[in-house]
Amino acid sequence: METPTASPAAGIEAADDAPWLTAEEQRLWRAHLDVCKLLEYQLGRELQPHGLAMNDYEILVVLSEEPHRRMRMTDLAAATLQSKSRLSHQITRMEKAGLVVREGCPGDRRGLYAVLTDDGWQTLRKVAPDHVRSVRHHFIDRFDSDQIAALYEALGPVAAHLRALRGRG
Amino acid sequence: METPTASPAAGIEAADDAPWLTAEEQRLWRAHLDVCKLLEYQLGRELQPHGLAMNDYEILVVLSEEPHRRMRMTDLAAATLQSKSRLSHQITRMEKAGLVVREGCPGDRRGLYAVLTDDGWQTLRKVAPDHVRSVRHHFIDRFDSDQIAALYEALGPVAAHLRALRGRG
DNA sequence: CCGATAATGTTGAAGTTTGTACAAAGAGTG
DNA sequence: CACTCTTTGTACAAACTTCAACATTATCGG
Repeated sequence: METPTASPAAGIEAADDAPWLTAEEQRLWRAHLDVCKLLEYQLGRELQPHGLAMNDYEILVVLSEEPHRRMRMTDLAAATLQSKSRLSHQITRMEKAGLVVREGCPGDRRGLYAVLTDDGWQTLRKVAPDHVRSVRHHFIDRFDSDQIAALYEALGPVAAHLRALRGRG
Repeated sequence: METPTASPAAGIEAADDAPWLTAEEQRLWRAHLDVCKLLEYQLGRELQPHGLAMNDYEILVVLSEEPHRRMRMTDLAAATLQSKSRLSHQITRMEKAGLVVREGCPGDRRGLYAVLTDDGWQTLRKVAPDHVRSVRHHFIDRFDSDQIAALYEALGPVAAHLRALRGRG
């Protein structure tokens, strides 16, 4: 039922500079992997009745928080940690669904904005409360406030480290 | 640079039973999402030179830990949290790559074992130290031992909760 | 101003994942 | 035993992601 991934597996030798994970380390690592996969699965599942996938939802949120509910494709790709190519396809699909539109960019004739449509906004408005309920029920509300602080203190720097790596590569 | 997903976004009302995330809750939630995405990206990237994807690696590990380096398809799908369909495709690819083979199941003529080949075992042997180094460098070694304990105490139950949900649906 | 270089996005093909339907074999029941 | 119900794994088609190539426009140096 667990999800191994960096295991000793009797018969294989670790590198000198990177010993196998201890039992405690390993169970944490596996818990993290499981939570990642399962949470995405579950949240996606609960979003499905609304006809949205996690990717769609994330984009709606990001756009909704921007000044004019719009963002340059490249920035949106960066904000959502996707490749430009993937985002382009994604936006094409969402455009077909009427959630966003592409609009040319005044100052830069190469650029495009992805813009939230009214329909997109209404959809978000309708879906957000349910999604927040999911996030609370399956994640946030399972921690007390000390844990919330401790988790952020631990995970925040990891996220920052990885974000920095991604930039260059 | 962050990855919103359950945000208030001025102008949308929360449900009565599920208020918006507080600032602390939200930054944790976003950190978690970012770590999930970025870590998978980075680990996958560092696995690439070995010609493996995370999925491949995970399957090698799971099989390597089994008594005869084999597991029934259904069990393997459950262990790796994939659909049976997806696993079937995955094993087909890995079989082509020579990492595993399918073997019939003596007691149950419907069943098949996915079996680690010698090549698969050697590959794991070669790749594992590097992967563990990655996991340490980008995740485990960024916490002190108190944090490791605290994180597991927090995440373990969440994983258990989500696993239980998955079973039924 | 021109030419080289870089940035913005898209495209199309190939590869992966998902969802549903299906064939084959076991299990339980009268 | 026959009948139904369940379990196992695959196969196909549709949806999604990745990768590399490309067209277009901006930017920088002489």
